[in-house]
Amino acid sequence: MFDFDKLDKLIHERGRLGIMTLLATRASWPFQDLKAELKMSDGNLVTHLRTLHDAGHVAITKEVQNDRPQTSYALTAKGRAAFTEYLAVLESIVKAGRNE
Amino acid sequence: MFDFDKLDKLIHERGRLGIMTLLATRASWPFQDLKAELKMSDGNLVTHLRTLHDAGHVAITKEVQNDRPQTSYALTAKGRAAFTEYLAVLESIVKAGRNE
DNA sequence: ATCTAAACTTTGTCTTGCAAAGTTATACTT
DNA sequence: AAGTATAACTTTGCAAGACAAAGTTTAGAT
Repeated sequence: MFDFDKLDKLIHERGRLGIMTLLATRASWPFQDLKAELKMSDGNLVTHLRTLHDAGHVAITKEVQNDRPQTSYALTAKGRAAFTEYLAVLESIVKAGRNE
Repeated sequence: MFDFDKLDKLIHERGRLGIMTLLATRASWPFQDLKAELKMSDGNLVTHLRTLHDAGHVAITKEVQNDRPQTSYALTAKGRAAFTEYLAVLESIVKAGRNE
């Protein structure tokens, strides 16, 4: 009936789902903005981002803005594709849950 | 922007999300049917069901069908409400993820 | 009494999230 | 150059939780 294995575990975890959702809404997110929005500790956030990066879902850009180092994160094409697929599963769950 | 804390951890975990989704589609599910559908081990399934039961989300009914003991599970009113709320969060994520 | 299947419990392992503290990197100030 | 400040990252350790496997209990059938 449902293939819950399709619920990509990498994306499904709450912290990373938050990251992926935010990244999907803008072309690029500075680390500090993600941190403020998600209220995660530095270490936790960096680790999740690295996990997503290692999976090829997130691109990392380092530059200097206003005389401060700034690292920004963005979805890769692969990341966007994976997220889109993940969202399709979510949608089918929402529909099923509402008996549609 | 998003309140990811609202993503009820109890429901969000893959195994239990599967259970809740199935329970939402029918009035009642026998243990064996859940097991077949979700392909979980007895122990794992029972544990998740007990967790949901302890949270007041799932009701348990024991009877005998065809000369075999049969335990059936159903959403409680509280469980349905919690799941509905959870689905609303999912839906907002889907929308955000698609830039709607 | 024994068999069988359903349902449940126990046990142990392994993963993973997470925070706290420490480290490195970069740029500014004195 | 030395010190300061902030960003970003790493390390460490712990705690929670998923999960499977094996063992236990229950209840009816033979």
